[in-house]
Amino acid sequence: MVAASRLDDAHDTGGAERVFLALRDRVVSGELKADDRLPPERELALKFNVSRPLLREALRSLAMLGFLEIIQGSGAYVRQPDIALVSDFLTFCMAQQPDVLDDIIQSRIAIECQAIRLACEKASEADLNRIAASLTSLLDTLDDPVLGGQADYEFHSGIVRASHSPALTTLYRALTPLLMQSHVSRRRIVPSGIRNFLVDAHKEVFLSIVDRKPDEAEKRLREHFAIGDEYRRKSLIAEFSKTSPNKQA
Amino acid sequence: MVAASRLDDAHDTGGAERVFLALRDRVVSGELKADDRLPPERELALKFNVSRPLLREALRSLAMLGFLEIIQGSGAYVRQPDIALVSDFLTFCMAQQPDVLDDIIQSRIAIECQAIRLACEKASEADLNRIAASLTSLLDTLDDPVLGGQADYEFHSGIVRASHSPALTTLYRALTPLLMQSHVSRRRIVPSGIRNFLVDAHKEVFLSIVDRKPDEAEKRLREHFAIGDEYRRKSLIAEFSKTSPNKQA
DNA sequence: ATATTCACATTGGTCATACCAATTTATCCG
DNA sequence: CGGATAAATTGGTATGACCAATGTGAATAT
Repeated sequence: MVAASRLDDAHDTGGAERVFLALRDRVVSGELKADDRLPPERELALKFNVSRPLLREALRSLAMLGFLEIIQGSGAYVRQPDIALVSDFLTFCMAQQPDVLDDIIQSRIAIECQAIRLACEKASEADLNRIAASLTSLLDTLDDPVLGGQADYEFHSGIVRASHSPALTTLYRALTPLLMQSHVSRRRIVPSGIRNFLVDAHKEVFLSIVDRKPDEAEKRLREHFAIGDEYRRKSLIAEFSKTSPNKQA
Repeated sequence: MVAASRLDDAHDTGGAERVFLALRDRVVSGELKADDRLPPERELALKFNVSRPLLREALRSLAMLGFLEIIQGSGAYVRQPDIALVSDFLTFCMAQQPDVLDDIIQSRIAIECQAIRLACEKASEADLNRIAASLTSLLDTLDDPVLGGQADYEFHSGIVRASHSPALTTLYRALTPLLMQSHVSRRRIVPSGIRNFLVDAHKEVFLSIVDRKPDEAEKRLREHFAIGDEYRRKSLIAEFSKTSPNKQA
């Protein structure tokens, strides 16, 4: 699984890596299920013909990847890695490239636009109720940037959830931390002029889902994103021309 | 970064984990850049006040995550983790859920449909040439399932690349292995009747990009996917009714 | 008989040391 | 000056010991 490209080959890797791969494969193959307890270190070391320090290097590595939880005095237990790990890693990989933070929104648009189409087909009554609820709390928290942002997130993630696509949902969850990070820099109080406009946009998007009209839903969602983008530009320009009226001009 | 949720806290974690976090943070903060060489293990162990085995647990863990490459006799070198790791991990996380393989295509559609819109805005001449080239080789390799599949992949990844969106590109690369895996089961010789139809679909998609028409491009791309999906269903049904004519009926 | 407590066994956590293997570096010889 | 060889450097592995947290069961008190 991990580092498969480098490690999967029959390359006679070192002892620790051999153990690491063996145990990892037992996990991915399902031979070792969640909450299973591994044999004691000393025993495992014998079984793999390695010393205990070496075995521990392997165990610790698996633990760092989230495959294991090691509890002193008790044992090593198989765990299912959390998506958060993928998130963190993705965050790091993307952070290596410049200007990704402004670009990450594209991934969000991509996922949500596909999700909303599926949602039009598959959304259950419960899904719709959930989205409607977030719409209500969106209305109630217009003045609170924190709660408002949360309501906004719940609305959008509700759409993704309503797609009933595990892949899209997983991806979205993996991206959420990055999105949050990119939002921090630009979240501010919504001007009263824009407010109702924003709420209406959400409402329209929601109604399109209720009406089961994929094309319309995606179109409205795209407009919603575009407007947000435009608003962001304007406020940026406004701020710029305020702080430096005629610099370099 | 990794396992941040569990580890970031000031929790007095064990020695190995302490070293792991310290070194990891030096990497993510940029203090340790790629290709930097770490001090010898014995030296580091002293600096962190841990024994060498413990230090090695930390180093090995970092190596497994791709942050380090350890070369016997030479030293430990800082490396930038490859997206492939994210891929592998994502693969595992998704594999835990049932029926993801059939669902992963939704992520692909999501990314490509957004990418093609951006491509309509941003595609350079070089991008278009590259896509055109893959279109040509697609035409030349219609009879070869392997080469044909490769040409197909190059066409689609060419679109993503033409979006000039690092986020979408990174995500697409992360998903590629999973997509490959899900394709294996359904890739087969394209029937001669469908062939020209398939090529024409690619051509139309391409031309929409050349014409810089996002809506049209996305629409055609969606149709392309839908047709592929329909074809897949039909061949599945055909095969089923062949192998078990009237079972359970 | 049950609940509490305490001692012992189990198991992970850490350390120190020694030696092997691969690489790198310095040295020596041609 | 350059290549070959030896020495130093550095990671790879093993052994054994001891500490700390946990789990278990027996002894005890209620």
